[in-house]
Amino acid sequence: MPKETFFKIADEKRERLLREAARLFAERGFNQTDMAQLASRAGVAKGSIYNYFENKEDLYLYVCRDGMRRSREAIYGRMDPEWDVYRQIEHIFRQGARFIQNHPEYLILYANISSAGMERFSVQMSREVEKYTADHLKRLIRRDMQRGLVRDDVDVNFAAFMVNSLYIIFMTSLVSSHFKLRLQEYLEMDGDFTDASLEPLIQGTTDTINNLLRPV
Amino acid sequence: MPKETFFKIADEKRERLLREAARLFAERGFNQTDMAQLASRAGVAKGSIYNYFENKEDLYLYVCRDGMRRSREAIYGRMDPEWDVYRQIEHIFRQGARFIQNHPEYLILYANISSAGMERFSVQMSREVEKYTADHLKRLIRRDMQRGLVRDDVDVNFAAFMVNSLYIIFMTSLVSSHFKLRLQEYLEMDGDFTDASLEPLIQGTTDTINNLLRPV
DNA sequence: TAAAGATGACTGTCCGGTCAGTCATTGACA
DNA sequence: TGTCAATGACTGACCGGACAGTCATCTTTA
Repeated sequence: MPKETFFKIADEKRERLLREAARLFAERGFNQTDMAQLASRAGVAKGSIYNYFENKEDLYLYVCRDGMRRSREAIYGRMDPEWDVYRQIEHIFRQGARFIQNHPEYLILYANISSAGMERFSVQMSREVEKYTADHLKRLIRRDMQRGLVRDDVDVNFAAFMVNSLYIIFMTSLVSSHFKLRLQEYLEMDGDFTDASLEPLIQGTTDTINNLLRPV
Repeated sequence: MPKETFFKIADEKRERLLREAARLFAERGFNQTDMAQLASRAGVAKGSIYNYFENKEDLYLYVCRDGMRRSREAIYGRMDPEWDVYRQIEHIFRQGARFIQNHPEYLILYANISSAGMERFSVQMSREVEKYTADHLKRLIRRDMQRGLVRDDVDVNFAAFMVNSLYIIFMTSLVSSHFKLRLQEYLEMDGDFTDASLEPLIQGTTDTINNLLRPV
């Protein structure tokens, strides 16, 4: 999607541009991000960006896809497919939280796919973002249901949908001020998230999932 | 929040402005909404809007609050507080879906509170939007746990958080193209939602909640 | 030195907010 | 009942700032 030139420049310059673009797009959203400001933060001239990408929209799409790829690698990377569904879910929650605390910009980019005026992007990205997780989760629940680790009176698709929905809301609560306030309202906590305050949250959520899905 | 004048003009004109503002803000988001276009759709002069509201931001805040109020009335209105938690949840899902199918703009406004660059709005609105539901749901689960209708080995706060999270994702799936695609991915359906295709979705989701929370 | 990359001043467009003036309604008074 | 002044809602041309994308020119590289 970028022009050839983008892959010929110094790695460091390319990384810096991608990093600053992800941060700015996340902070301000697509429309409010100023290409001149991005150029200045990334330490390149505005014109150069247009040597790398056709236009702002192409840059945005590439930055998003790149962010999804990095997130997926960080979160699913070191997971053993033989672990049971509960251990894998806990791993995903924990690795996800850890990664997004360091790179909130990637989750904000994901969240912004569904905001107003972004429909043209969601058509291009939604399926490729969700397909992997959906398939993985459904396969896992089905497998462990056969192994007697998951109640067999729940619908696999609904269960996968529920678990992933909780994951999305949990992750979003780490980065969006609205969902952060909402989480605090429900769980009666305040202040910001630290590594210490995050752990019981992960435990609580995954324990609840475990408790509800495991046969009694 | 509006100026006095706004309440002196003809009811019909006021309603039309609020309706068109909600629709446009929902469709385009705050920043991309053009006041001139809004004025023309609402059948008033641009200058008039500035006789009613201090500025675009005030208008936006009022339109959002008004929308939340209308939604809450439509959804919680005809609910009997004596119903058990499962019946109330089902009622909320069904009334919510019905209302939002007719007025998707209100849910989109809600969803946009958490998109990039809207932090200044979420500080003002998040708590007042979430507080009511959170309190209601927690009280309800606690009450029915005492009555033996809810498993007593789940954490009330986490359970309320889960149920409301599912509700938010469910409702968002009715209006956001990203979440609509995601829902279809998980539940293996396609095409748009009709009243007929919505009903099994409501049943399936609320049944799953019922099944998981009810003592075995 | 030719080709590729870098640059930032410039252009055209868009849009929030203003304001000087218009017009319809109301009510006081003869 | 007719006149006139006061009120305040209504209007849209206009202003100023912001910003995406361009391009003529300069610099680096091979």
